[in-house]
Amino acid sequence: MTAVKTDASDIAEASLRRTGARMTRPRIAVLAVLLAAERALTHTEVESRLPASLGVNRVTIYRVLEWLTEQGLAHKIAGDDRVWRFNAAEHAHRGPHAHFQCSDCGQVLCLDPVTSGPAVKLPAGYRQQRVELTVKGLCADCVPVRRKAGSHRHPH
Amino acid sequence: MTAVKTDASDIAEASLRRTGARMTRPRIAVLAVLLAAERALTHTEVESRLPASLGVNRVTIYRVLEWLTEQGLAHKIAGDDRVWRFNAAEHAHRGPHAHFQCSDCGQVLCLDPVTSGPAVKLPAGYRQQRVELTVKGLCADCVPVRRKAGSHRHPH
DNA sequence: GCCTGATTGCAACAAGGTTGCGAAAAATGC
DNA sequence: GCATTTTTCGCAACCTTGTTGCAATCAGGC
Ligand SMILES: [Mn+2]
Ligand SMILES: [Mn+2]
Ligand SMILES: [Zn+2]
Ligand SMILES: [Zn+2]
Repeated sequence: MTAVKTDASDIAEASLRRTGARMTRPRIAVLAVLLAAERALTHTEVESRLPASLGVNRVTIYRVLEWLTEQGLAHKIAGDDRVWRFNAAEHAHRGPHAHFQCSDCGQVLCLDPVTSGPAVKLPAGYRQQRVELTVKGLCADCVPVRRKAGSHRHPH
Repeated sequence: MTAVKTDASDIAEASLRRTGARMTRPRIAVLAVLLAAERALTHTEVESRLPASLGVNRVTIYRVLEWLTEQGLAHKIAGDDRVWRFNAAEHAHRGPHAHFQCSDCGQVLCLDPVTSGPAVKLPAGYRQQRVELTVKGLCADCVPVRRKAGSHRHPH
């Protein structure tokens, strides 16, 4: 009797209800996709993970992602490939935290909250708001195999 | 008899000669623009600061900027407005250093070399290459004026 | 069930950047 | 200076990511 595939959908619905705003099919579905994801997703990735049966328009996905971000239910990350990536805010990633981006496949991951950013000095008159820390490197899939013939996939 | 406006051009030519590659008008001009700039410039900004008399094509500017970056004569910075900004590498900014981006006007500045990034832990199998540190905030032009009627320009 | 404003779908647009290819311009050797 | 070789440039067309205006639809309150 217990739902099994609605796992993420249920959490999504609950979170949405808490905002007091309208609960719509696209919102639930998009948030569920983000919640089920193990890493930050681009708009295109969200689109392709969305049940095709829903037929959600791509513009709607853009709008929902933006809206989720405003509501604090998601946060978006700018990689250096000029593509936004979105993450559900649930994952305990409320406060400021660092990000990792693979310089080969572009994949983005939230890292653990950073203890203390090194102080940087700004020119006079400038005001600091927050510090973003991004680690660039190779993800497990993109690190070249060492000696054993391995499972090096290239998810471009 | 001493040249006066060629300041940046001369340095540009010298740097280019050192690469051993071809010295072309667009390369000299674009690098001179970067050298004369007080901050990182977008492609469009470079284009508008280039002597119109040269009639350099915008595609060429893209290609030259990319090439300068490969040669180590410039470096490019990804802001969160999905626009590349370029800086001449001369400015003593050889090593790793932090960047500032104004969250209002988008302006990007190179900051001083950072002493020591806080160590972040990556998942198993991930390899770290470098750490990027970006300070977000308001530049002097975008900080709201306090009490004296001031010179608050908005260079959007 | 009906009303009303919030949301969605569609089509058209925009910015930033890339690609293919023939023409023009550097370097090089004479 | 001139021809030769190779790189670079200009142009037009294209692509990706994201935005906007507006009419049609839907969620929530009654
Ligand atoms: Mn994150
Ligand atoms: Mn810099
Ligand atoms: Zn990777
Ligand atoms: Zn500013």
